[in-house]
Formats: sequence, structure tokens, C-alpha cells
Amino acid sequence: MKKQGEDILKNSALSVTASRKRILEIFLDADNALAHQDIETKCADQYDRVTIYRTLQTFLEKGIIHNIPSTDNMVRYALCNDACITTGHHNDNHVHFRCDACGKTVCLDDVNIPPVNLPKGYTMKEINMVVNGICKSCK
Amino acid sequence: MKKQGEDILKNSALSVTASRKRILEIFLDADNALAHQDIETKCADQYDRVTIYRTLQTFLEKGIIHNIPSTDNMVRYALCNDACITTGHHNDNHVHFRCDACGKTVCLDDVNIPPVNLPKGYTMKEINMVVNGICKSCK
DNA sequence: ATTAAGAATGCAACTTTGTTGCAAAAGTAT
DNA sequence: ATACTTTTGCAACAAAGTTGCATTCTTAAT
Repeated sequence: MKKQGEDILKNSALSVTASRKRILEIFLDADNALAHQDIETKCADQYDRVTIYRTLQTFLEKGIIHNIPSTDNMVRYALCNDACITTGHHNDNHVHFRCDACGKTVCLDDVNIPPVNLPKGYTMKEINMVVNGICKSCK
Repeated sequence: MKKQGEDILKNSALSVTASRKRILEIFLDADNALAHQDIETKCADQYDRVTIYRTLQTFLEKGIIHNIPSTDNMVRYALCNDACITTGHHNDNHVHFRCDACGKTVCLDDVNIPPVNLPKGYTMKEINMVVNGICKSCK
């Protein structure tokens, strides 16, 4: 299990570096989505701010993580599920939940986004759904 | 029609000031959602950046505008529809659409967000749906 | 209409967040 | 082990957002 992060990097054809392994580890350990800031507080002493920005960008492009929109100017990131990473096919069709009590944002992997009918002339490429309220841990 | 902005302010128990009227006017004229930056470029010569921040904050709190989440760290704002403002009751249950071609974000007022079943233990308070793709004007 | 009280604005200073170019260091493949 | 490529850290900068306070504008009551 120690090698999990390294494997993800190799599968994505990325070179294996200490900072990438560490940031992946942070995601693997987390039970919720992380903002840039969260990651920075966990390892800014070890790695430069700029490196974190670039690493998140790289992970996004490779489909290792996906981002979750927000209304607070704090885009959050979460690991894509295994199928996503191994197949290369993206299926981030799940709902995200933000708890107003604990502030955590999580992926509800089992809750699919319901289909929507757009008006004539609109073409859908991606869809994002974020629900907030109280999570099961807080209530 | 000239008084529309002023009426909105009065209905929300806000004092009528030049900057608030101007910012409301910008929203009334716009056919898409606006980021802070958009507003700034339209009136930063007339009003201070700080005033714009505070005005948007106030409008949000009063329910005059609502915000639209994004993954690009550019929260956008749009006027709530009339019913929203007059009844004080929020019903921003519509889908938002972001066009990848023209970059505009719009409210699809006629497209309701479909219901979602959350797992046991989760309570929903708000829900947000953002679709992106190509809008009817661009294709 | 005038005025007093309260609210909003502008300014200045500051903090945080994000970006870019470049030299040094580390990783990869031979 | 070496040459080549990629990544990192640093520095400098640009942009975004925040706060306190003095001044100005609104409002409501006289």
C-alpha cells in the first residue's frame, strides 16, 4: 500500500518526485475535498507554494483529481475514483456535498447527477452539482 | 422604468445611493452573470473597488442577487428574479449554464434543478447546478 | 426646509492569492 | 555513469480581497 501514490503517478506518465508523492498522500489520507490552502498548510514548510500550484494543475490535467466549484472563491480538489484513473475515462458524474456545520466538502460517489433537459440550442459538455446542508457526521 | 433600481433598493430597506443604483443598473442591463471584475471594469473609475465589494455583499445578504459557483475562482452574480425579490422567498432553483465558447454564464430560469436523493443522514438546504457546453448563440 | 443620527463611501495600508522567468536540482532513459 | 529532460525553488511581481477610520451622503424627525 505504501506505493499507491507512486503507482498513480506512473500510470499517468508523470515522473515520480517527492512533492507529488506527498501531495497525493495528503489526498489519499483526506476524507474530504481540499483547497489549495489546505494543502499548503499541510506541507508549505516542505514544498514551495508555486510547486503546489503547479502540481495541482498537473494532476487536474492528468485526471488524477477533479475540482469542485464553490461560491467562496475556494476551489476544492478531490481524487478521482480508481476507475477514473485507470481507464482514463472520466466519470465524475457524482454529486458533491458541502456541510454547513463542519465545512467539509465530500464526493457522494453513489449519488449520480440526475439528467436535465436543456432548452433548444444548448449543448451539454459537463455538469456539476453541489448540495449543501448538514452531513451525516454533524447531525 | 428609470426607477427600477431605486425600487429594488427601497423594497430591500436599503438606502438609495449612487453606487448602488449604478451597480443595479449594470445588472439590469446585463444578459449574463457578472463577476466582481466585470463590474469593476464598468465603473471602477466612478466608484471605489472596496465599495463594489461591499455593495455585492449587501445585495447578496438582501437576496437581491445570488451567486453562481465556479471552478475558476471567479464567483459570478446575477439578479434574482422578481418573485424572489418581492416575496423575500428564495427560489433560485434554476440551472446555470456556462458557455465554453463565449464564456458567458446565464440563468436558465425555466430549467428547474431535478430532485436528488441524498444518502441517509444528509439534510439538504441549498442546491446548485452548473452545466457547461455551448449556448444557443454560439452554435 | 433644517438638522441630527446613522449609514455608506473613499482612502490608505495591508494580507492573501496567484503568476512568470530563470537558474539549480532531481528524475529518466540509455 | 552520463546526457537529456522535467521539475523545483526563488524572486519578483500582479491581482484580489480585507480592515479601520475620517469624510460624505441618506434618512427621518422636527
